[in-house]
Amino acid sequence: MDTKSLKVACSSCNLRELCLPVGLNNEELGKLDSLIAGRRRIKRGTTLYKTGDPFTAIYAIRTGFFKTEVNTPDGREQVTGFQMMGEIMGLDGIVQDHHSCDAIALEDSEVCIMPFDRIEELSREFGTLQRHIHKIMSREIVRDQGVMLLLGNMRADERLAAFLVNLVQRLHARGFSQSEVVLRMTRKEIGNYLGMQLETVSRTFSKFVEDGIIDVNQRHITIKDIEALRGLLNTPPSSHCNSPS
Amino acid sequence: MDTKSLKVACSSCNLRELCLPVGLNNEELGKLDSLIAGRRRIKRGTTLYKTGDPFTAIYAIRTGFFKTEVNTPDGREQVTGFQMMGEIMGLDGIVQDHHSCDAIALEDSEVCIMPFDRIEELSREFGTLQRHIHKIMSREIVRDQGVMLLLGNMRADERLAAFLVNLVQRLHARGFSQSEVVLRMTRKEIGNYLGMQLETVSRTFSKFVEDGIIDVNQRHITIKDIEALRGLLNTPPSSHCNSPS
DNA sequence: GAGGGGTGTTGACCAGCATCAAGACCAGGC
DNA sequence: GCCTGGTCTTGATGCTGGTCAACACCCCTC
Repeated sequence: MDTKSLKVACSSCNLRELCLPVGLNNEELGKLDSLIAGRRRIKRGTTLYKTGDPFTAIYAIRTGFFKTEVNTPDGREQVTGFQMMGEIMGLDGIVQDHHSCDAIALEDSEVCIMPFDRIEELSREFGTLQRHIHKIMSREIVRDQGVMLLLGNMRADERLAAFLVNLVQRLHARGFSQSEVVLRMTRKEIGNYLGMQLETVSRTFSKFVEDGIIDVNQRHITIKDIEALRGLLNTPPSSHCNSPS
Repeated sequence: MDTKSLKVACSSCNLRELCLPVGLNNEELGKLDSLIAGRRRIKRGTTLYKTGDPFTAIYAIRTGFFKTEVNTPDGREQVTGFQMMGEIMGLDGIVQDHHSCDAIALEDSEVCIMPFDRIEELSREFGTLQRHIHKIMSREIVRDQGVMLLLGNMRADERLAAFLVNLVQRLHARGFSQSEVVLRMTRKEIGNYLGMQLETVSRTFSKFVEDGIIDVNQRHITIKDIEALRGLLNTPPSSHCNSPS
């Protein structure tokens, strides 16, 4: 195994500020490089890990796009999130030493493998890394709270608006356009994530087009009025006795 | 401040196996005691922390019962969980150094205050504690996945059944009855958590009573047929072409 | 015991979304 | 070119659960 020889170095990775702590000196950076056990390519449609797989490492996405989903014995599935480059996957596996969801590539992807033993070891050495890992896990918890709010409280159009705004914001933080998105997932996957049927996703997209908020060309979405999308989120569900703020 | 003098010692706490790592020697146990900065009593209806409060510590529930909820600018709220003794609250605050939800006592309660700086410090010293903290955070992530599944995929009766089964199971793990539950929360709070209206909660309870699955007396619930409840969860939503497993 | 507020139950009605169905569109293989 | 399978759109219809409303119940205070 000489995956390491492929110049797997966080210190020279342009995604570093996304997945690793900032403000390290050179010595620390060097040690950090030893945190990556290698990389792995995942072809579109295949899994990085599956429910029940032994947990050994967490993964940072270098390139590509994933979905995570949980499955029930009776065959239901729920997409719990979509992950893009710089984001971390696999934290679900820590508690039971086995993964509790599937991570599936939505396009050909590459991840950095970070063995969790090694992370804990280095965390004991570097408070910065320790705090960073805690923040990553806490961020996931807060993200999940947001999804619960979405699923528990919002109507179909609000959910889809929230989804689009979130997606565009994360892409923009990675240097992509604020107004152009190419969806990596199907309507069915969006619907599953948002707790609605694919037909409702499609209809809601069409409604947004009618309202001049977006343009849709297959999976290519153009955001024409981001404020209108945001407005859908900040408006109370009932429009009577409203207070325009 | 001499809250510590009140014999705040994990080593002699009968909840220890719930909130702290097992298998420590005496020296480690002694150090662990120093992790608790004191206790705090929370009266029913008041908050342990609120959205925006600076994050300084996480909390282990000694006695009592809490709900956590997120709020939106437009006045919506979503209950994200109910917490009982031995469970940990506050992990949401790590990522932004401020809490991102409210923790509200549903009955007079008492928590152990565990300053997070101190936890990180001791975690660097004890791998056991470090791993334990990671597991607690991971458990929360996995729990949230389950709630997403519930909110995104299940019908009203399935949600309520899942809620009851989960509640009874956690209470049983703490030495309470498997069949008797006294709900600490209102129908409205249950409904908010499960993404349904309080009327629907009430109606679904009534349906369960009709079906002989439970008895309801105000907030006192008697589980008469736990298997029927579990059965509601393992049955696919559509009953045609089903495969009884 | 009367009164009042919070909570819970039940009924009637209806809306939002699921479901079913048909067809359009696109990509890939031969 | 044609065919096939997957994806997406749109329409028709119906059901689950939301909404509104009335009332019962409980606990508390006075």
